[in-house]
Amino acid sequence: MERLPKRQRHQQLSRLVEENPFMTDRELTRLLKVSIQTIRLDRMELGIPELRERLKLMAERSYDAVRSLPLHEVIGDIVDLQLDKSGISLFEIREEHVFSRTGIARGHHVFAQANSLAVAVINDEIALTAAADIRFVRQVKLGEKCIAKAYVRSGGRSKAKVEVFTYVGEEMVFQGHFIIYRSAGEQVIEGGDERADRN
Amino acid sequence: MERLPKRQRHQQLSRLVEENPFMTDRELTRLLKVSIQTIRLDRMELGIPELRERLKLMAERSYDAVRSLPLHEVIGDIVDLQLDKSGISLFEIREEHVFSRTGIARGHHVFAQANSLAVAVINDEIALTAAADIRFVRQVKLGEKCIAKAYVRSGGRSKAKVEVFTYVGEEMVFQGHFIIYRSAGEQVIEGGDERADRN
DNA sequence: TACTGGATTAGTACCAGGTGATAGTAGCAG
DNA sequence: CTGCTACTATCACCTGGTACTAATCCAGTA
Repeated sequence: MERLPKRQRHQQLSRLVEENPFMTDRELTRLLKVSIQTIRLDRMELGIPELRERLKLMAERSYDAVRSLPLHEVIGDIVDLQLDKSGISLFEIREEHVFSRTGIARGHHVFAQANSLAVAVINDEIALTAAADIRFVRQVKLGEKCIAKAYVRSGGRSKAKVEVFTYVGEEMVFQGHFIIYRSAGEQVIEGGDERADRN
Repeated sequence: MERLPKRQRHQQLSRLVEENPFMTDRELTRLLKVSIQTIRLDRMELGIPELRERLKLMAERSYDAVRSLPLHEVIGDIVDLQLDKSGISLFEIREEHVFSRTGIARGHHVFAQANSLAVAVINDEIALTAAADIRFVRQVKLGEKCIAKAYVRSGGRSKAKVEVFTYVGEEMVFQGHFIIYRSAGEQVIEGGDERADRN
């Protein structure tokens, strides 16, 4: 008896289901050339739920994702905000923010937190990022909690300078100088990001 | 006979299913106090598919989203790449990238495209953004296609300077100067974003 | 009054895509 | 020969439906 085929089949089965979670057991029998019972035993051993459960799980995950999307409007949770003065936001680096191979956060997420905060701290209907000068001081890794602090340095009528420093614990990981256009300055010609609601 | 209840029931049914797509017909009978046949006739009339079809649809949508996530590793499609010299990427502004109220792209998406490209153009195992100086020249709106062009300006052993210009048609919408750390320079101490695979 | 017709309910047959249990077969090892 | 693992087969049953037929209620109307 070939001992290998079983493990190989298990690997293949896992791979197939991962690649295409919409496959029924019957379709798998055709691909793996074993009986439907074997497929089911294999799924048991591997802890792979039945088609409907898989679809339900996916649906639930995407449903949760959709429901938590409002958080996406402002990246990070704003915990303190003194309009036109300063603000603080928290942002935890999760799976979806890191480069999977190394667990290092992708730069634009760190930037996004700072950018969102810089825009939020400006007391205007519409605020847009015009320019930024940023520095990634050190890597941020999976699971680390980023604390961004923003300070409004000068507030002209049409533009404001905002400095943002992001820390993990005591350590500074990012710093940025943002120039934010505000709607008070009549037409807004330039921009990248808008004001988000404060709630 | 109460004519209203039917229309009311249809409205309620639509609302209930929209709010919680995971409800079975049986659960709906309890809430709407009608027989299961009525629920099914109502679903027919309203064109609401059965539970499993709803879940399958949701799963498919989220699966498509997940499958386009590898694109998430590099934001934008890289259409041309000359390592250590230049690169071009395309990125279309879609619903999920804009501020819903105004249809203006959120800055960090435009930044992310440029950042991804700046990192991709560097010919190294690991490349991380160390610093950036960026300017949002004008707003980018829903549906616009951003063409980012990156040029490597100077390539020291441990860092490289990359300039990125993003256009919509002929018009420049973004420009950025990036300093990218490369792994050749021994330990990588700083960083924001990693190299993504080129495929 | 009886008749018509929409809304509702009831019941049946059938389906996909399974679970769970039980039994049987093939092939080799001790 | 016995025991073990791997695999297959079969059957009953489950959920959440579809598709169809038939009965019932109840109102308006000829």
